[in-house]
Parts: sequence; C-alpha cells; structure tokens
Amino acid sequence: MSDRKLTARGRLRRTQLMDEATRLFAERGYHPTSVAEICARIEAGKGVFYWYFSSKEELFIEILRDAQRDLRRRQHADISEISDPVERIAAGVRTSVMWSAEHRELFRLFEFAQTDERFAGAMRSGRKVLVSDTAAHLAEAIETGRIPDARPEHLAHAIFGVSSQLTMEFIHHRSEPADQVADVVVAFCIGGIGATLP
Amino acid sequence: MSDRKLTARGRLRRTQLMDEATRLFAERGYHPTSVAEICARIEAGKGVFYWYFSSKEELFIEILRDAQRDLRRRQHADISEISDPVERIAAGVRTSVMWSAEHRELFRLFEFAQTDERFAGAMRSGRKVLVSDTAAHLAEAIETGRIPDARPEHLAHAIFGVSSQLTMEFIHHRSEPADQVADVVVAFCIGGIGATLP
Amino acid sequence: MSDRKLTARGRLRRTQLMDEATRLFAERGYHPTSVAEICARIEAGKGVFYWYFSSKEELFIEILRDAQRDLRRRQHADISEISDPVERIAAGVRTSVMWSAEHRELFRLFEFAQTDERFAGAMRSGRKVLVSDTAAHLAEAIETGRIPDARPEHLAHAIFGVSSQLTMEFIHHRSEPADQVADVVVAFCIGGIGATLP
Amino acid sequence: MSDRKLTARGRLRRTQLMDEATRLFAERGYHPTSVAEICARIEAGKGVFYWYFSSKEELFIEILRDAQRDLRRRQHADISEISDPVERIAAGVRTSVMWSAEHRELFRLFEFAQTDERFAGAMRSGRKVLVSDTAAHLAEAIETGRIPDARPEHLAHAIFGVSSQLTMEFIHHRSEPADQVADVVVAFCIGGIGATLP
DNA sequence: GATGAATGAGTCTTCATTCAT
DNA sequence: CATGAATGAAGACTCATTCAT
Repeated sequence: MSDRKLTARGRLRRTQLMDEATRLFAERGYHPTSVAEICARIEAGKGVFYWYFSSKEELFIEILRDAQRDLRRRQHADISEISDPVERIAAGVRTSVMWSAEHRELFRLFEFAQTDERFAGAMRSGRKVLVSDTAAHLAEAIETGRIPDARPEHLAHAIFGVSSQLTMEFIHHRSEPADQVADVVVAFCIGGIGATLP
Repeated sequence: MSDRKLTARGRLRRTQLMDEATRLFAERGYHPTSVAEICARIEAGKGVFYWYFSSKEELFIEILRDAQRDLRRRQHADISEISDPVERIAAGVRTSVMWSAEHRELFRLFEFAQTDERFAGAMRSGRKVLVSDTAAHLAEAIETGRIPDARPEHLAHAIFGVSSQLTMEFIHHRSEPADQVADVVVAFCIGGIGATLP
Repeated sequence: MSDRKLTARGRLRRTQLMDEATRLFAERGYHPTSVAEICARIEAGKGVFYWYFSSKEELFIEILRDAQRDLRRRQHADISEISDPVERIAAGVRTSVMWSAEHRELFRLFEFAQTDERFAGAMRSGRKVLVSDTAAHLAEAIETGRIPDARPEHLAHAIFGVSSQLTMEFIHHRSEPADQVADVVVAFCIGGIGATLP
Repeated sequence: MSDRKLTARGRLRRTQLMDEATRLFAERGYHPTSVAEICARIEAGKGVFYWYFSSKEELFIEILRDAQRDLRRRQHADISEISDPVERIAAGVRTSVMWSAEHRELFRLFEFAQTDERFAGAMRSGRKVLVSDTAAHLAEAIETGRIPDARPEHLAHAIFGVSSQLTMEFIHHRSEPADQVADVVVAFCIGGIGATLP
C-alpha cells in the first residue's frame, strides 16, 4: 500500500490525510475519530482514504513510525559532536523534551498507542530503539567511571519516564516554558544516574 | 446510581461486574470491550449491567476511582510512622511500585484513561492527590535542608514518571522481581532529588 | 448462534426473517439483497438480524439446509410403501418435481448456491444425499434385473438433471401444469434407465 | 461500445480483458470480482476497462454471447453431414459435453448467469437457440417415425438437463474422462426419447 | 431484580464509475 | 489511448442503550 508510486499531487493528498488524522487522533482519540471525519476535514470523498491507506490501523502505525523516526533523527543531529557521554545524555534528554513540546499531538498518540494491543508492539520496538541509544551512552559512562555502576537499561528507562511525565504535565497541561522544564528533567536525571555536570 | 441501596446479593453482582470489566478492559482495551461481553462473562443478561451502572463510562470511572483510593490508602498505611521525609518518600515510592506490580490490570487502565478525553479529567485529579502527597514530603525535606531547593511539584512528577515507566517495562513486560525494580526506582529518585539515604 | 434459546416470540421473529430473506434472495439474488432490506421488510431494526444470525452467509446456509431437509422428508414419506424399485424411483422423481413446483423460491436459491464457492459445498453435500437415495433404488433395480447394468450414480445424476431442467423451464418459466411436466420427466427417465413401467 | 473500430493492439487488449474476466468470474464469481482486479491482472489502469466496455455488466454479457456462439458453431460443424436425425442428436449431445469439458470456466459462468435477474434473459435466449436446434432434429425424428410422439421441446430440455448435470458432476468435479461421460449422456438420452441406435 | 429482545446510529470498508492530465 | 486519482453510495456488521415481560 505504502509502496504505491504516487504523483506529486498524490503525495500531497497522502500528507494531508496523515496530518489531519494526527490532529484528530490527538484531539479526541483514535477510536472516537472516524475515517469519514478525517476525509471530510480535507474535503475528500471517503474513498480517497483507502486509495492511500489500506486501513485506519495502517495509517496510525504509519504516523507512529514517522514520528519515531523523526525524533530519533533529531536526537542524532543534536548529539553527534559531543564527546562526554554524560553531556551526550543530557543533550539527548533536552532534545527529546523540546521535540515533545513541539509535537504535542504526536506525544499524545504515543501515549495512546501504548495502551492498545494492536499498536503496543510497534511502540515497544520504537521505544526500544530510543532507549537503547541512551543505554549505550550510559554504558560508556559507566565503563569510563563517569558514573557509578548500574544497569544501563534501567537507567535509560528511568530517564525516559522522567522526560515523558514532566513534559506531559508541565509543558502540555500547564504550559510552562519548555526549556525550563528541560532543565528540571536534566537535573533530575543527572542526579538519578549519580553524575555531576561540570 | 452508585448510591442505590443494595442487598448482599446486589453488592456481589456489582463487584463481579467491576472485576470482570477491569479484567477485560485491561486485556483488550476499553473500546474493544463491549458491555454485552462483560455481562456474558458473569452469565448475566445485559439488563443487569444497567441496573448497577448508568453507563459503560460511569463504570470505568468508578473502577478508576476505587483503584486510586486503594493505592492511596495503602501508601498512607505504609508511611504514617516514618519521621524522616526522605525516607517517607522512599517508602511511598516503594509502596507504589509494589502496588502496581500486584495490580497489573489497574495499572494498564490508568495508562489508557490518560489518553481519552473523557477520563483524562478523572485521572488528572486522582494523580494530583497522589502526587501532592509526595510533594508535601518533598517540601518538608527542602525546608529542613534535607535536599537542595527545587519545586516540589516538579520533583514529585519526576518520581511518578520513574515509577511508572520502570514498573511497566521491567515488572509487567519483563517480569523482573518487583522489589529489585523498586530498589532501582528508589535509588534513582533519591539521587534525582539530590538526597542521600543513611 | 442457532443454538440460542428462543422465546415463542423469538422463534416467530426468526422465521419471519428466514421467510423474507428467502423471498428476496429468490427474487433478486443473494448479493443484490441487503440485510438492511430484509429487516425493513419485516419492520425491524437492522440489529435484530444479528440477534438471530451471525451473518448473512449463515442465514443463507440455514435456509438451504432447511429446504433440503424438507424435500428429503417429503420424498421419504411418498416412497416408503412402494416395493418395486423402479416405481419407487418414479414416485421420488414425481415428488421432487411437485416440491420444486411448490417452492419456486427455494428452487432458485439452490441454483444460485451452486455457483458460489461459499455455498457450493453445502449444496454438494445436500445434493449428494438426495442423489444417493435415488442411486440406492437404482442399484436395487439393477441387481434384480429390472433395468440393464449401469453405474447407479450416473443414472441418478441424469435423473436429477432432467427434473431440474424441466421444472425450471416449463413449470417456473412457462407455467405448465406441474403434474403434466412430472409425467414427462418420469417418462424420459424411465426410458433413460432402460426400464418400463407396467 | 463493441462496434468501435479497434487497432490491432486494441483488439488484443480487449481480448485480454475478456479472458482475464472469464477466469476470475469463474473462479470466484461475478460479484466478488472487481473491475479493479481484472485490470490489475493484466497490468492496466482502470481506465482501460471503460475504454473497451461500458460497464461490468456489458462485459459479462459479451462473454456469455461469445461463448454461446462458439458452442453453436461447433455443434453445426460436427452435425452438418449426418442424415439420420437421431444420430444427429447423439452427435450434438456429444459435442456439447466435449465443449463443456474444455470450457469449464464458461460452463460455470452459464450456471451463474441463470441465477441473476440481469443475465437470465440473455441466457434464456441463448439456451433457446441451442435447444431449438435439438428440437428441430427431434421433430424430424418424430415425423419420420424414428421415435414415439412427444413434444420436441420437452425432450430437448430434458437432454439439455442431462448433459449439464453429468458434465458438472462427473467431468468438472470428479474429473472422469469426458468421452466416457458423453457416452453415458448419449445412452440415457437415446433411451429417454425412446430411440435406439443401430 | 433480571432477561431476552429490539433499536438504529454509527463504523469501517468496497467498488463501479468518472475524469483530469 | 492510458493512468492515477477521486467519488460517494451502498454494504455488512457492532454496540451502547432501552424496555416489555
């Protein structure tokens, strides 16, 4: 389905569909959003949807994958030149908070996706990638004695938990400035892994 | 609805309904579980359901509230006699991890509830209570100079995030022993708030 | 589905549904008839249908089975007391022509069912039963020297073909009197198997 | 539509379309086969279809007509030189069985076409032609005293019924050799009309 | 208190057909 | 001639909810 060759206009339509769906899914949830409504919003017949996606489910998975890919790309870009592993972790965390602040809708989708059997798999594997990036830096920090010994995976998930929770509560619900929240997250995590920043 | 006076048998029926619903909602999600199925499982007609609950939505909210109440009660019991605020926090965290380990299904329900407009409100207020308990201990710790200055609410949410994430990943998905995971959570959080335990 | 216990009213509803469906399927075909229409005709909501049948397909198969069972019952009744195998065959053929004359709609359903993969199986097994009844009489006739040797199955199917075709053309399309058509069928078949009637 | 002047390539495309449609209709039925699928199979856009046929219905009718024409042509060829009417009938029957054996798919299409209002008409008139060819030979046989008096049309339809049924069951389903089945058909029919072959 | 039955709006999806390019 | 894209009516089926008995 997603491998069909599309014209320029086709690509546009497909993107419209994904954007609108993302918005609606985030606003009212996956189940309460109907295919019909997504189409209506972009002023297209119900049929277009099925020209570009084979099912509502497939569309959602596609959105999820795209988003995870995007976040990861950005983290790589922001981190690549940093040599100290702890600073790398701090930068990665900051990036992820900022990204979530900018993509409120995608963030919500991630939350939901974790709770539905059908998408939990896709989410888990996506999260695994993100988390194991962090875990690698942590392993390096432990080996070089920068932080005390511990299981990198445990720490990486803890970091992930802090970022998610604070982003959701303070950025999305209370609209505090994203960079200040990021500071808090970084501080907590650095303390949590037993490191100090110069 | 919930204030109706029930006979002993009535109370039993009601509890059966809630238990079965909890199981099914956790297993396959709220939307994919139909009222008909819940009733079928306890071998009752669909009418029974509407005798005890005015809607599927109400039932779910009731489940949520019960669960939050239960967790809080347990935390109070486990904490009440501890005088050091940091130790109190540690004990509270440990309790919450253990509780989540024992109530896998309720934990999943919490996750979902956060993602649906209809239940997010109920969840937020419930979480607020839990979190503000922790925040109170943190405020005390800050005032008494046990930990460096910071916004208690920020820290409380960070703690909540670590507990949730590690519980989900390591206890529910990977089945690591709950108390060991609790140790990790506690250690990370103590470090995160800048404290040390004797 | 079909094993649900029904009240008197329930049984009535179910029968109404089957009758109306039979009529519509026969009139315009299986595919062109929608579940919605069947329900509308008996002035019921779309949901009733699915209370009694798990799918449109299941309903059709049920109709088919009922009909085959009915025809067979009637043949048994009409034949049981006849001792000469050839006369038994003649009587059976006559019964089947008369039955088809009376149940024009069911006859049409049989025709269609043969052409659709999903129902061909059910039809084939139903037809097999009918045909093998005839084949048994033929075998007896051959053994007792009443008719020349030949494969009973071949003959039975030939008889089946003659009945079907003449019923369809002359009774259903041209409305000739059923008993006269039955005479023709019997005469042709008796000649076909190489017998003579006293 | 069908009278449009086509280039060589156009004729090829049109034939491909008909062949593929015949195959698919026979395999899974008329309704379950979509225009899109037919086009996909010959690797053409959906537009092509509507360049050559004005509708799915028209295509099907065209297939039907072509087939009936072909069968009739072949019967004429096989019969033309035979002077005895009974032998002519026997030869015609044999031809029709052999043709059906070779064109399994078309045979299935005929069966279905009879059951759908839209095509029943086309089928009936086609069958009428075939049957009245046979009826003519029968009339001659009756006039010349070769067989006992009876209504030629009745007999012709009976013959048709025997051929169809035995072909379907023994050739198409049980794969018995076509010529042996043809022998059975011929024998039964000769007996049925009260004739004997020298 | 409880049940079988009914309702009908709403869901996803399919498909014949049309049309701009 | 051909294609990719679009349309939207129609279809099968689900489900929360209601109600007569």
